[in-house]
Amino acid sequence: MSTLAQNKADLERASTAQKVADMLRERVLDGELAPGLRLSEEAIGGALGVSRNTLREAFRLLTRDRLLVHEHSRGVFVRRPSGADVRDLYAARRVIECGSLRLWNDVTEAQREAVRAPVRQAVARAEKNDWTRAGQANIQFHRGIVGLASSSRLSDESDRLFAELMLAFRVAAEINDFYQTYVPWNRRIVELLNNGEVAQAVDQLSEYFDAAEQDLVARLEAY
Amino acid sequence: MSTLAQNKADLERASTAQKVADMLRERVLDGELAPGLRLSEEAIGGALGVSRNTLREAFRLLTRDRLLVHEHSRGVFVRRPSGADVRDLYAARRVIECGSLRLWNDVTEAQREAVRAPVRQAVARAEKNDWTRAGQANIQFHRGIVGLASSSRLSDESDRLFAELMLAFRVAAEINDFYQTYVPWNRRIVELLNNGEVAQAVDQLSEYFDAAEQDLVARLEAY
DNA sequence: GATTGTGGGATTGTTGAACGATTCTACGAT
DNA sequence: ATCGTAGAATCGTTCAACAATCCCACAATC
Repeated sequence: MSTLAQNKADLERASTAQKVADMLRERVLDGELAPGLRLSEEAIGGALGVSRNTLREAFRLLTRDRLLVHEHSRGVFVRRPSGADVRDLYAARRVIECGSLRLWNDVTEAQREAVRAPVRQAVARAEKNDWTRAGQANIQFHRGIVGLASSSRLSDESDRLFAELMLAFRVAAEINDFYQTYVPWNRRIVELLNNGEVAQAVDQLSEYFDAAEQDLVARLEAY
Repeated sequence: MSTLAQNKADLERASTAQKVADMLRERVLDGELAPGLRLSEEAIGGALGVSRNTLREAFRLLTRDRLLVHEHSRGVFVRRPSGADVRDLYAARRVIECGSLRLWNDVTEAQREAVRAPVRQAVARAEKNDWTRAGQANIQFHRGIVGLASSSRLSDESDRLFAELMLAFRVAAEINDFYQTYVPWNRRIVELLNNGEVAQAVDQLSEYFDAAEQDLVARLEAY
């Protein structure tokens, strides 16, 4: 059964535009294509061996995810989040994640475990100074929180918010010490949840957002 | 000053693909293009006098807004929300709108008025049996609620959710008596807010969502 | 009779070239 | 130093073509 689902996923993996978009998404997220960079249709299309029209379709897909911005007759650029963007981003996360977390007592055990497990991982990885993977686990933690709401639309939008935030980290440089500060925070949130103190966990999460937003905005606006 | 902003908006109104997308969006939302309908590239492109490539770009834009669904090598179709979609939709709205409403005491007076005013309008229009426009005011009420969060990303995503919900109404037929039921509900929510009983207003809103979801899902799954 | 091939026809996916429109750049005029 | 302008580069859009894929009807098989 599970193999069937696997095959289906493979089959649907068609569309050159989609594949090109996936490739570019990776390059953008790991910083190979820096924020602010202009993506020339001719240059990239030539390098990847796809036609301009197909490439433009790929650009549209990434524009939808807010990784690229399109300026008319000027081309597409890798998004470069501003301080205002970050504030907007955290305002959205505050509502979505705090609201989702409040549902803690109404969801399945599997959903709750999807919040706890990433924190255990993050702690373990942090102890090994593996900050890159600790950061990934941190994102899984927040994905787990949004998952409590049981809405794929909300989860998808959150993924876009996370990706955009990654870009902001990139601009602000130093991703590592960023996560370093907040891993223990997440741990405390899970502890509160396990003790049934949901409201307090929500407060903690909210404070986490306050601190993270302030920190990131400050770095961004310092140029 | 305001004319400058106006001019800028006009200037940015370029891109044929964008204009085509806007035109199609209208047709979809007012039901002229019924949910489930397949949109032939050749037929529509010919009728609108744009090339296939440009039309495909417009399709991508509407796919992003979830008004159309794209099936590989099969074409694009007007989205036809299922019962599961509606549940997903309301799960997202519950989190977003209840979370936003909780911010009532922390926002500007202008933001609060953007919640109150549409309800007054809806009541007035309902008294004149103008259900179409009462429904529009109802949407403004919910847009106002999301606006309390001060996040354009959240507001944009909510607009997409609203548009998708309009399609669901279309499938379930009968939009009018739908709004008819819930106008008084909104009025009560605003009353509670004005009395400073924010928590109770949030509860009311949540119950509204329960009822609306149940009603809509029932109609959809009855085919 | 229901299921399983097997065509042909229609539609989408992708490419390549072309040309007007817009933006950018660099040079020169005031 | 500011402004204006010509030319180059790039984008926006169209068109035509062909391969890949899907759909439908018809025949073959059990």
